Amino acid sequence: MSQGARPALQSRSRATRDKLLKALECLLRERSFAEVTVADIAREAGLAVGTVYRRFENKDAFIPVLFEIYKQRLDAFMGSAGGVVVEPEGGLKTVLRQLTEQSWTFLTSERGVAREAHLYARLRPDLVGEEWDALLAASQDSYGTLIDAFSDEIKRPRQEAAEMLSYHFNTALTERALYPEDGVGSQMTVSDLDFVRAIADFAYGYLVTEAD
Amino acid sequence: MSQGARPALQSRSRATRDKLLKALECLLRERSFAEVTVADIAREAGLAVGTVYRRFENKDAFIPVLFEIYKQRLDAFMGSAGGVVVEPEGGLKTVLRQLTEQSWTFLTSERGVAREAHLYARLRPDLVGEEWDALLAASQDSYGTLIDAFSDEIKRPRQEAAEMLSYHFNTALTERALYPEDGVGSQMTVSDLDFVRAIADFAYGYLVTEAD
Amino acid sequence: MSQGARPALQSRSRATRDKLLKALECLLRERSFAEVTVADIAREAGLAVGTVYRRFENKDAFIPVLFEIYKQRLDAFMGSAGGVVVEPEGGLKTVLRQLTEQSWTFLTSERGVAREAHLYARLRPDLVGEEWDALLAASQDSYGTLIDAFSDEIKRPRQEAAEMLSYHFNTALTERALYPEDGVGSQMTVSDLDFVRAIADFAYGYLVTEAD
Amino acid sequence: MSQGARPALQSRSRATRDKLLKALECLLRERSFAEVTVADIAREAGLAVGTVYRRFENKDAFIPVLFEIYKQRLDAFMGSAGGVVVEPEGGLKTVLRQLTEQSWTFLTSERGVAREAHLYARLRPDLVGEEWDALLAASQDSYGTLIDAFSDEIKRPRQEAAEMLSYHFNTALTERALYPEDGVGSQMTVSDLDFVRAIADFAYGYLVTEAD
DNA sequence: AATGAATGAGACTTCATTCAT
DNA sequence: CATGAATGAAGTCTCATTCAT
Repeated sequence: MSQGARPALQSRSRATRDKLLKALECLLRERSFAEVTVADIAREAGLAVGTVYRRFENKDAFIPVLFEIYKQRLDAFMGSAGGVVVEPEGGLKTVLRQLTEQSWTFLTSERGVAREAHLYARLRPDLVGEEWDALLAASQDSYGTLIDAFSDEIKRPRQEAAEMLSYHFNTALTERALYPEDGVGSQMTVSDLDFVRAIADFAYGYLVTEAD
Repeated sequence: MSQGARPALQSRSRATRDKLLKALECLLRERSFAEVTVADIAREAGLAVGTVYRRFENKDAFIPVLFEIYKQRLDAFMGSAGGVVVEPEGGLKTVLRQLTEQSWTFLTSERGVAREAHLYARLRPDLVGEEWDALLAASQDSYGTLIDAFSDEIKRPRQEAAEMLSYHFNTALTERALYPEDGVGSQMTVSDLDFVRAIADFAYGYLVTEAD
Repeated sequence: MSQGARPALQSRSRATRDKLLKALECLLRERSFAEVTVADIAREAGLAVGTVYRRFENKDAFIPVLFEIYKQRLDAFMGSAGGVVVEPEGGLKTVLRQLTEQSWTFLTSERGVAREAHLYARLRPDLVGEEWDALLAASQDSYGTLIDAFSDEIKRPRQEAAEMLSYHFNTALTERALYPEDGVGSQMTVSDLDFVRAIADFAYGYLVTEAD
Repeated sequence: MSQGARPALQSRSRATRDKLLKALECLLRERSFAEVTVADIAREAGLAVGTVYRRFENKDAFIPVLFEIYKQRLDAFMGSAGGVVVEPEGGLKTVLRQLTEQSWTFLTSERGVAREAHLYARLRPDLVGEEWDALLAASQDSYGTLIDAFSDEIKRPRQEAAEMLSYHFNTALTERALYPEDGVGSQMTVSDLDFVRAIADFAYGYLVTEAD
C-alpha cells in the first residue's frame, strides 16, 4: 500500500468519492482506521469494493485525504471563529480561554477525523508528511501572532513560546477530546469546562511567569 | 483474540515468559505491537510459535503484561528517584523541573514499552483497564503529595491541580518523548532541555497563578 | 470470455475497430496480450472502455482478429516478395536462403503480432482454430510448389518434405525472431545473418540428402 | 510476486513441498501455470492455501523450482541414456537419430514440466535466468563433443555447428512434443517416428553439406 | 454510438491459532 | 513441555464486463 488518491473530476466521481469519505468518517466513530476494512467502507457507502479502488489507489490513500478534510474543517472553523485576537479587551487570559474553548469545541465535534489525523501522524508519518507539517507551521504562526498582540504581558522568548503553545494545545486538548473514554483523561473528575479553563491557564501561567 | 496471560509458576516457564517479553520489548523498539507477528516474537526469543501459546493465551495477552512491566519500571524508577519532594529547598519551580526531567529520562529510556502502553490505553482500553487506572490514580496521588508540600505557593484547588498535573505530564511529555521523529513535536526547534523546562514551567505557571 | 468480434459495417465503427487494433498492436510491442488490460487498449486508442465492447464481444475476441491481421500481413508480404521461386537460377540452396531471409525480415518487423499469433496458437487453440490451420495449410502448399520446382535435386517424399519444411521454418525462425532476448536463441554468438543462412542450410541439407 | 522458494529441511516440510510440486505438475497437464491458482495447487495437494506460502514465498516461486526439476530429470535421463556417442558404429546419421529419438522420448514423457520450462523461459526470463542459461550451455557443450567425434564428416565450423544443433533440437522437437494438439505441428500427417527421423536428418544434412 | 463509473467474482497473500509429532 | 508445520478466515487488490447517462 502506498500513496495516491485518484482524481475525480466528474460530478459522479466526486459524489462517489464523497460517499466513500462520508462512509469512512462514519465508521471511524466506532473503530480505528486499521480496524475498518475496504469492504466495510464500500458497504457503508452502498458501493462495490472495486469502486473504492477507482477513487483511491489503495486503502492507505484515504489517510492523506482524511488529513485534507481535517485541515479544511480546521481552516473553516478557525476562519469563522477567528475573531479571537480581534477582541483582546479581556486580556491575555480571556483570549487564551476563548481560543481553547473554540479548539475544544472543534476537536470534540470532529472527533473521528481528528483522531485518525493525530493517530496517523504518529503511526504512518510517511503518509501524511507535508500536510501535517504545514498544519503545525500554520498553528505556530497563529500563536506567534497572538504572542505579538500581548508582547508586554509575555515573559517568554517569542519563538519558544509559539512552539510551546502550539505543542501544548495540540497535545493537551487532543488527549481528552479524542479519547474521552479511555486514555489519560478518562479518570478525571473535573468537568469539561474546568478542564478547558485549566488547559488555558497552563498556557497563561507559562507565558506570564519569568523564564528563570 | 481475548484476555489471558497464563500462570508461569515453574522456573523454566518463567524463563520462557521472560524471554518472550524481552524479545517483544526488543521488537517494539523498531515497530509497533500491531506490526509485530507472533512468529516474530518467537523467532526473536529463540522459541517455537507453539511455545508462545503455552505462556500467552493469545497475542493480545501480551498487552496487559506489557503494562505490568511498564508499571514496575515506573515504580522502580520513581522509587529510586522519589526523593524529589524530600528536598524542596529549591522551591516549587525547581522541584517541578527536577520531576519533569526525571520523567523525561524515564520515558525516553523506556520508549518502546511506554509507547505501546500509551497507545493501547487508547486503542484497546479493554485490554488494559485496571492496570492503567491504578497507574493514573497513583500518579495523581503523588502529585497530590507534591501539592501539599507547596500548598502556600499554589493557588489552585488541590483535587483539580492533582488531576491536571497528572494529565499535563502524561500528555505533554509522552508526545515528544515517545514519538520524537513524527507527531506534534517533530517540528520544534527548541532543545530537549528547553522543552523539558518549558513543560515544567507550564505546570508552575498554572499552579501559582490565580484561578480567576 | 468467449468468441466473437462484432461486425463493423459502418465507416465510423470500422475506424474505431482499426484504432483499437492499432492500439493493441502498439501495446504488444512491450507486453504480452495477457498483460494488456482492456482499459489499456481503450486508453491507447483514445476511446472509452465501453466502446471496446461495442466492437469486440470480449477481450478474447481480439485474438482471432490479431490472427487475421497476421495472415493479411503475411499474405501481403509473401505476395510482394513471392517472386522467389520464379527466379530459381541460383539453385535450391540460394532460393531457400532468400526465402528464409524474407521470412526472417517479416517476422522481426511484425514481432508483436507474430508473437501473440504463435503464442495463442498454443495457449488458446480454441480461439484460433481455423485461421491458423488455413495459414499452415497455405504455408505447406507454397513449400510444395517450391519442392516441385526443384524435384530433381530433392531426395525426400513430397508430402513429408512440404510438411517438414513448413514446420522447420515456422519453428526455427520464430524462436529467435520473436524472443530475441530470452528463450533458446538468446545465448548464441552467431550473427543474425549466419543464423538465417544456417537455418536455410538445415532445410537444404535435409532435402538433398538421402532419406535412408 | 518475486523470487524465493523456502528451505525445507525437515522431512515433513520436504514431503509437503513434494506434494505441492507433484500437484502442480499434475495440474500443468491440463492448464498452463498462469491458469492454475494457488488455491488449485493447495486443493490438488490436499493442503491449505497457507501451507503453500510456508514453502513458497509466492506463486512465482514455483517457476524456478519447476526449472530445477526439469533440469534434474534431463540430467538423469541424459545420464542413463548418455551412451549415444559411445557407440558410433552406425555413423553420424544413426547417432543423430538415436539422440533425437531419446530427446523426443524425454520431452513427451515430461510434457507438463517441460512445457512450462520452455514457456516461462520466454514469458518470464527474470524468474529463470541462470538455470536456463546453464542448461543451454550444457546442451551446446554436449553437441560440441558430438561434433568432435565426427569431425571428419562435418563440414561446418565447430562453434556455429554446436550452437545451431542445440538451437535446432531445442526448438524443432519441443514444438511438436510439447504442443501436440495445437501449434505448428498439429496439422502434420507424418508419424511421430518419421517426424523424429526428419528432424535428425535436418541436422545431418546441415552438418555434412558444404557451408557455401 | 460513446462514455466511463460501477460492479463483483476471484486472485494473491498474511498471520493468529491449532495440533500431531 | 516444546516444536513448527498446517490451517483457513479474512484482507487487499485487479480487471473483464455491464449499464445508466
